[in-house]
Amino acid sequence: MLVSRRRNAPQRPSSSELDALAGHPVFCSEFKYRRGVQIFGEGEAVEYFFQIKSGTVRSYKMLADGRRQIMAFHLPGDIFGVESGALHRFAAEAIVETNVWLTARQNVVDEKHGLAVAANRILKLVTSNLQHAEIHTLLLGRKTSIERVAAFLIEMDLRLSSPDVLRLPMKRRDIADYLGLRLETVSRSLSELRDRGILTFIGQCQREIILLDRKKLAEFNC
Amino acid sequence: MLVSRRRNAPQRPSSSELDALAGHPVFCSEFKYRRGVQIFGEGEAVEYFFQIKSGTVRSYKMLADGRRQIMAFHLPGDIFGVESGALHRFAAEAIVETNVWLTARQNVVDEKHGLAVAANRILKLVTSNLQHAEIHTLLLGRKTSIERVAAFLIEMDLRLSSPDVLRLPMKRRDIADYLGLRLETVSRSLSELRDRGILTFIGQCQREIILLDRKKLAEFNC
DNA sequence: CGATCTTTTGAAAGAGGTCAATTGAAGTGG
DNA sequence: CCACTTCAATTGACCTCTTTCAAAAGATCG
Repeated sequence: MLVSRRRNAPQRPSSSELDALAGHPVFCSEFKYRRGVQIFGEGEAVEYFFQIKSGTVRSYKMLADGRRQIMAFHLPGDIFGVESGALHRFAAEAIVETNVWLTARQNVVDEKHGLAVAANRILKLVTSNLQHAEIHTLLLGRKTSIERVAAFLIEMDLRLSSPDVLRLPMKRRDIADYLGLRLETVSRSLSELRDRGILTFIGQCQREIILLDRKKLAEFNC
Repeated sequence: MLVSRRRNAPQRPSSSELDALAGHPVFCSEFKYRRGVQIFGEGEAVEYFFQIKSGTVRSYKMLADGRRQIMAFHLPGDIFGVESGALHRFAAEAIVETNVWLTARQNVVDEKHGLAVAANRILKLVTSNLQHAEIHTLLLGRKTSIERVAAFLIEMDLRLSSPDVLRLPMKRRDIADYLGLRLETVSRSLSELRDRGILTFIGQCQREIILLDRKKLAEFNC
């Protein structure tokens, strides 16, 4: 009797909300990506739309000299890789071993009628991506390091929908590239939140966090 | 014999690309906003869709303590205020005296059929907003101050489509809030670009810029 | 169990922010 | 139209937050 099966437990064995996106049942495959493997690259043609069955994916852009900005983390249940254009505007990689459902783009967007059939549902998806990007723009442009880390924890707490322990699938470097910081700064901010009694680390690795004081944490989320 | 009439000269006297957005001719009004006046606020209901006839608009989000992040500048020809949801996710203000065409939201989105009719065209618009937000995310997360200012000048050079003089309608404070910097830093970066021979100021105010070396400028645009 | 990767922490450096002064432009009212 | 005030932009000096560099401890993986 899990508290929330919303994201983690699909009701149907081998399909998903990709049907809902298309507006009709579509043929889906499943695929497993090992950790660190690229799923698609920036500028590549959009061939498939994905939904995460288990695991985590990062989508990111890179500058020529290697600076990386992670645009979003995709968690179980999330649909990603959906573009209204023909080319991916960023790359996507599995952070941990990740299982996805995928369906060919043309199953969703009718080549003859353009996006007409699914336009409404794709619009909803693109809109929620835009909303996320706008909130993140505010964070990157105007928040301090500790505010960024607090916002990240609150986002993950919400999206991982785990009642007690926050099990972060990504490493400090990923968090840093998401928040526009360096990994040392992320580590220092987490340590400060720990020292202030807002969170604590459990287990052997430092990726399992208990939020002791969500109220105090939320105060950083101006 | 203007070089580009694309943005500045509508072919029809009192309507605009808002027709194209709706997919059929819609009733448009014209309206004038004085400089500094708010056009709509964050969280307000979406009542109208706008196109800029002349002038410039900033859309922005604010934090509780007054920190502001400008998400975008809207220039003549740009459509803004279009949301697929019912509420504005940010505020919009006229930077200078601004004339707009506007049409009621329900002229474009059919209440009965949802967004169905215009979904495809709104999707294009939302997608291009998302693309802009993503590029800006990379800038805010990973670029230095001079790279940000260079990117801003290149964006304005492109969008203002002015062959020689770049007439910036916004002040340093606006540029700063767009680039995630302070106005003094923007000023210093511009001075450095001037000292490097990449640009020069003309006229009495410092908002008229000539780009002397677009190639060198582009080198900052990694 | 040794090698590699991840994270933390300290010390020093640096980029950008803050504060302040100055200059210049623009708007206002007599 | 001009004095006056206010607003905008630049520049300098100093400060702070974040980055950089380095070391060490801890975790993970063959």
